Amino acid sequence: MNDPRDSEAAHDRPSHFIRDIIAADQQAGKNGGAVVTRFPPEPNGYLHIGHAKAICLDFGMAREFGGRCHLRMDDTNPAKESMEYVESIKTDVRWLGWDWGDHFFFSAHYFERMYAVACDLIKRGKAYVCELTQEQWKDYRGVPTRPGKESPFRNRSVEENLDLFARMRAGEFPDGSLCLRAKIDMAAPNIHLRDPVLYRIMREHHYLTGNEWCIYPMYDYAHPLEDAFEGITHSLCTLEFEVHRPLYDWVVDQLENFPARPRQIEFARLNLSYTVMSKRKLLELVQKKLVSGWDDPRMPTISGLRRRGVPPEAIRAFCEEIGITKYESLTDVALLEHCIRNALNKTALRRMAVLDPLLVTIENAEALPADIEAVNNPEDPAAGSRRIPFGSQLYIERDDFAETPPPKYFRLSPGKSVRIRYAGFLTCTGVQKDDAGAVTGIICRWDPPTAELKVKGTIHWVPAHGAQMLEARLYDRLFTIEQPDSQEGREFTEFLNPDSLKTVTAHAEPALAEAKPGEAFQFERIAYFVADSLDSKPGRPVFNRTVTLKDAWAKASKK
RNA sequence: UGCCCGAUGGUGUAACGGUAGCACAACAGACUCUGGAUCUGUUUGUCUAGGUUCAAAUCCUAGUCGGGCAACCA
Repeated sequence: MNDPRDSEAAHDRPSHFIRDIIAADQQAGKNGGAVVTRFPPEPNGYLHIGHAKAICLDFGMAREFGGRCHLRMDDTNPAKESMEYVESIKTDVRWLGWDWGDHFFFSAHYFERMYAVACDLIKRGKAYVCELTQEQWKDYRGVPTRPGKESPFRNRSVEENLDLFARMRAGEFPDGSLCLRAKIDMAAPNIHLRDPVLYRIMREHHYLTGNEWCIYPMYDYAHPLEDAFEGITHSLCTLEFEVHRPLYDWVVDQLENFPARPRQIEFARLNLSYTVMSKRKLLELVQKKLVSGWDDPRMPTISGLRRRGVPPEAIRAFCEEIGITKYESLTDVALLEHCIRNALNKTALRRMAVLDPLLVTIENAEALPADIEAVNNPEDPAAGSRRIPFGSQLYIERDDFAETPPPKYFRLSPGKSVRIRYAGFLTCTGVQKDDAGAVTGIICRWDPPTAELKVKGTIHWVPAHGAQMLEARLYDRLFTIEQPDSQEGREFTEFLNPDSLKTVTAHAEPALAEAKPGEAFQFERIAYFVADSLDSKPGRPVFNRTVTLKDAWAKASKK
């Protein structure tokens, strides 16, 4: 009951077709009312926000229907997979707030059982060893508009098939020379049913099974078996597997006596504006060093978002918000940003920091308080308060002073007053300039909070003496256009945003020196920031900008 | 052009034969010691054409548009 995900699930929310299907199946008593799902990533890359959608769906449905969700490494292609990815996947799923309990599996641990099923298929005349080369197979397979023709090896005897398959496993044949095919229908309009490959010969070291195997099962064969072995009831996957479903069902139909009859249901993957989502492109960004790594705060990876300061509950809320459909859509990153602000607004401690300083000298320095009290989070009284040292010299944001203010400018300008957060008022009485005429500082009169001057604006500040210097990494969108990877004839890397990272040294209130890595703050009136988990050190804090605050003035002044 | 899937405001979605609703975005206003948050309001939508029905976003047919499928990848 104390789990945040319960309250997330509790609020009124429209359903979606997958929830409807599962509810109906459960009500009808299918599989004894059990609901077992799985999240089956291939450990060949880092998880990203698109995976988060699948993770929240898989684990969310299981949770909602009193079932369980398995985490399974779909590692049937050792050429691309590694333990580094396995570990990152576990870390990310856990960080997102999900728990697979004891149900952590590897496809590779089923290799022996899968092999036995294949032998059984052969014995029943449903699979055969084919010697056609890949080149020849292109011709035999046919094209979508034209049926294929049967392989000359299709009607070998069971004994010969069994012998050949055993020798494939024993390593008697070179890579790619033979394969095991299902015997289904070469005239099927669905290409996936035209005698699909079940096993290929591939001498690759597998990160789990080492060199034990030189034949590996194909996804279309392995996946339904894994689901069946584990008693999965609802096998949720993305739309591109829709045409594979008849084959999935064919494989499942070959089995007997399994705890559940798994059902594959497809939904649309997530597309986010101003980002790329394919593993290949993310890998390219990393390998070409266009970002600092998989966990670069500009990456849509879970590790990138985490380092950026995005809280997991924001990602879960986002995944709930976008819904589940079979329609390929493009979700606006603004929705993600909204979910992030929404989560952080409630939890992030407020602090003050000045990114672009302008020195303020207070002319009536006689009666200044030594420090002032500031609340830590106006949205959360329990967050308490802190004291900030005060003094006769302050820094304010250069933007917060205008020598000739534009219309409706509520901040400081000569002769005008403004409130300074928690600390009374400033009235500008003088402007200091260099020889070139640039403003180098301003002189102000200070009035205590009790003065109750009529002002429309409040600005933030930090004391000039005792300010904590910190590195602020100002992250922005990685790309300049909504769909960087869908531009005809153009590389997505052409649309990288040259301003996606700007690093500045900020003056901050002393309390920020003690920020713990990963701790989130709102720098008032600027943005949410997080202490970088890798580079931030005591006494030398480094902060990543997670997301800016909404800025009505910036919007209005653009017009 | 063979097969499969889909189409609701700018965006993402709901409505399961009976008043097209919600969120984001945008805009306007209120409030505010964050030009944040909060609150109120406004604009904008059922791909097209037929059919079934008292009644269609919803069911049927055709079309249009979009996506997917021809790795020994997943």
